[in-house]
Amino acid sequence: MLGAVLECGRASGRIVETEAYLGPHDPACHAAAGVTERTLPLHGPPGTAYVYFIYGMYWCVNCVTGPVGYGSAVLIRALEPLDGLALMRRRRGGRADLTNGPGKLCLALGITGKMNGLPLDRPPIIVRPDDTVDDGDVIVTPRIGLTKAADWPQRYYVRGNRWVSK
DNA sequence: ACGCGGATGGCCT
DNA sequence: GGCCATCCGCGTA
Repeated sequence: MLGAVLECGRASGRIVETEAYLGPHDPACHAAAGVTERTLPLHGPPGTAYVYFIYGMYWCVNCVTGPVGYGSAVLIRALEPLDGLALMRRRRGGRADLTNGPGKLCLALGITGKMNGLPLDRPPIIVRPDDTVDDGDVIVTPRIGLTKAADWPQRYYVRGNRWVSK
């Protein structure tokens, strides 16, 4: 998933940091608690979006990676912002750090629990507009999905706290 | 750059 | 009742 582009509506970013949650045997994985109403999307087919609410104020988005009923997923931890910079900046309250954290990137892309269960393995996915769309935003068909481009740089380097392609 | 505490609410035992 | 796959502001270096 590293290098894939996560897009939601007009905002998108390249995935540069992930975290794996292996399954029911992994105590840090939500699947360890068994199948509950909250973790239902986690046990869906691979490619399912599992979005959960944390610390009373933030959303985090995962991509299910295991077979149906298993409960294994990858948390999206950080993106390199690509499209919709102004929109993301507005959603981030004018701050410059847009997507360098799992909660921040969901804020910037407008991802909430309503996206639960949506396919993440093929774009675009059409959903109904919801309250995460800001006033004045020209968004007709909010969508969420992973895309793959042919012209991505093959290698990335960490220079300071930035990702660069050369 | 790093560490601390507060905000905040749902989930599971 | 206690735990969290977090973020932010403010403090100290």
